[in-house]
Amino acid sequence: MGSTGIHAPAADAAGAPRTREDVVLAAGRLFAQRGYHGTSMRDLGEELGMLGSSIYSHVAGKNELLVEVIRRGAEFFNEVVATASAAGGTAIDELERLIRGHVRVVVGHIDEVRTFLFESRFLPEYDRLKIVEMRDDYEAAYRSAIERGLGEGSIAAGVDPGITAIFVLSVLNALIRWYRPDGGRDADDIAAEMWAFVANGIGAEGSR
Amino acid sequence: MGSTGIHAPAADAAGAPRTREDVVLAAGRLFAQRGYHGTSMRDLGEELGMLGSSIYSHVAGKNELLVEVIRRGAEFFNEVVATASAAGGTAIDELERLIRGHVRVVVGHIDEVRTFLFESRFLPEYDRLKIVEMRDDYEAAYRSAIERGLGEGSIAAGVDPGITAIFVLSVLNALIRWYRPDGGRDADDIAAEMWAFVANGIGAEGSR
DNA sequence: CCTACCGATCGGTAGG
DNA sequence: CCTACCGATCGGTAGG
Repeated sequence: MGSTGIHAPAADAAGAPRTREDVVLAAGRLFAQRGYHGTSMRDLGEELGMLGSSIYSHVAGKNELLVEVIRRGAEFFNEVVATASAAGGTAIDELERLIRGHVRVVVGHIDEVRTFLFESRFLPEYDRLKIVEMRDDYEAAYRSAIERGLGEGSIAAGVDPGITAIFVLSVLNALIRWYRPDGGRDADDIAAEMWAFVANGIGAEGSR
Repeated sequence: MGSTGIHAPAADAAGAPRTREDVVLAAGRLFAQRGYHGTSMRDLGEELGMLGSSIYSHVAGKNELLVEVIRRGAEFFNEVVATASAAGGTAIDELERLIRGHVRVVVGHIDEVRTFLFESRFLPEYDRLKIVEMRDDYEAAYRSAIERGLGEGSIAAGVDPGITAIFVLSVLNALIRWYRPDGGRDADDIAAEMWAFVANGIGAEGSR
């Protein structure tokens, strides 16, 4: 078989050894599909073509993998907020950018997002609290964009920014429940449909 | 200690032995909090004040508990659809009733609903498929109410019933993520706030 | 990355 | 519902 002998390290079809990156990506896939507690290190090894015990040469433990996968998910969302806020424009423009960015993250990094949304409760306390904070900040970005729109008059008076931010994020987050990569809609199509619904929900000017 | 001797069965503070009902309710609590794979039969025994092995005198296995908890969650939602559809009235009335009923189920049976929404993927294949069907029917109830509203002219022309049903259910289902029993809002308050958002989203007549 | 393990815990059973 | 177990699997380690 292999030219390096019986004890050659397992490797992928191209012969390259696995990296920490491979391990984290595979962990994201399995955590998203089977859940953190439903995935064993041996399962993960099988996914990578190696033994479960071999994974420990890439990471310190199973927990570290959960932290790393979720940290990546959180980072994608943080980047969206940073970009959308820095771009300027009206509150309505900002909201549209936030939504489009969010949908792109879900569509482009579904495993990390699924793990982020479903498995964060199994994080060690310290990391779990950081994620809770991050979610609060994320929600606050939506709330403050809505408040700005209220000030501009581009969002209907009487809209409650707090609860409305929650509702908008509800629509966005539920995407992981129904999105299918083969569904024929791309990220920006989905974002446009969501925006049509949300714009009416907040009485955005010119929405109907 | 107990008057029935050293080998008296464990019982609650009132001295009553546990029933199958107690076991299923406790399982719902733990599955909702720690997840199905994060809950051991010994954990569940501790919650009930008995040994893990004693649970097998009430149920055949851990899996049966998952099926039973989720079956109950599904039943609550099915009852809402049956009641809301049978009550007559306009499509708008029906939608309002569906939403109010849904929120009441989440608020009143949060453990079963959480388990239903987060742990269904761990169900045995047969039961999992039944739940998928049930969800499709549930979504169809929203879709057909929206279609009826379109026909009545009480919902804005141009609204897509399929995607809109998904968005409305997104707002409803996300309630399990943010609802806190001590939050000062009761079920009907929450339902009214959701309806205000959704009614605008679908351009319900008189919504703004 | 593999071999060869470890102690702990898992779902579950027999018998009372 | 408890006692006393069972085989299987878990996360993880030492050493190469």
